[in-house]
Amino acid sequence: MKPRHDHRSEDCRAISALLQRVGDKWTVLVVTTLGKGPMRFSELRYAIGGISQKMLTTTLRSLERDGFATRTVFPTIPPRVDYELTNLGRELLVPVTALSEWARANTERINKARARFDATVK
Amino acid sequence: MKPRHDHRSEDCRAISALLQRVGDKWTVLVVTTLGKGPMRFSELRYAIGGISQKMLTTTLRSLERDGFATRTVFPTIPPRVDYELTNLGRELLVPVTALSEWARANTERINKARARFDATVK
DNA sequence: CCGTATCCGATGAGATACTG
DNA sequence: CAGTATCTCATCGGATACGG
Repeated sequence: MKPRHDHRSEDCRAISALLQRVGDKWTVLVVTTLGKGPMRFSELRYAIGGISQKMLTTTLRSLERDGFATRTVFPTIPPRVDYELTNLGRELLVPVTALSEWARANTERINKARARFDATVK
Repeated sequence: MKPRHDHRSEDCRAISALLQRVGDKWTVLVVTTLGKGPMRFSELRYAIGGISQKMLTTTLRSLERDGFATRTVFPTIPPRVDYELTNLGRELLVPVTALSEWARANTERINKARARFDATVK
């Protein structure tokens, strides 16, 4: 039987899941950086700056798992690994970019609201 | 003087921050629910379903702090507290809805990619 | 160069119990 | 009814060290 808080809630949860997925600390940064073109591990690390090796590896694995990026190993010495967005990854970039634009346009308003709130509430 | 479309990682970090902000477990669910109209605490809790009292309070405080929602107390007995989206909150809903649509349209592709990855990598 | 393993502190989130 | 206070457990993310 259908619970009374029905239909929409299901969809919202799926959306929440995606937002949590792309809302972790590094995913957006990595995806937008890869959006400029294929890049190898060390280039990515340098381009992003401040990300640990562990988190870059973890983030890239997740992207690969979800079909947002591909991983190509060149068995040379020293080894070289290239990462590239898939079509799905590039499509993801579209709504994410929309949100980005919103963020850029509105961070100031949010910061002001926070300052106001923090000032009045102790 | 904002001639170019600048993809500095500073901007990306601000975007990451917003995504983490709205990417927590309950924010999107609460905001989209409030998008249907003002609602009191207990209505929200029931409408969402599965959220603990603590997390609903916490989430609503954050929304209030960031200027996405307002909180109105009616000093009756028993007390009644209404929550409502601000203009900023309703504006946020626009890009979030875009991402929602993308999520709905593509969860299947993501799930398939995951299944493939998990099958080959184990 | 790229990736893994381990340890550790910080944060997230649920359960429960209590107050005005 | 709405909110606070603890307690507890899981997960996140950084630092460091090691391996192919």
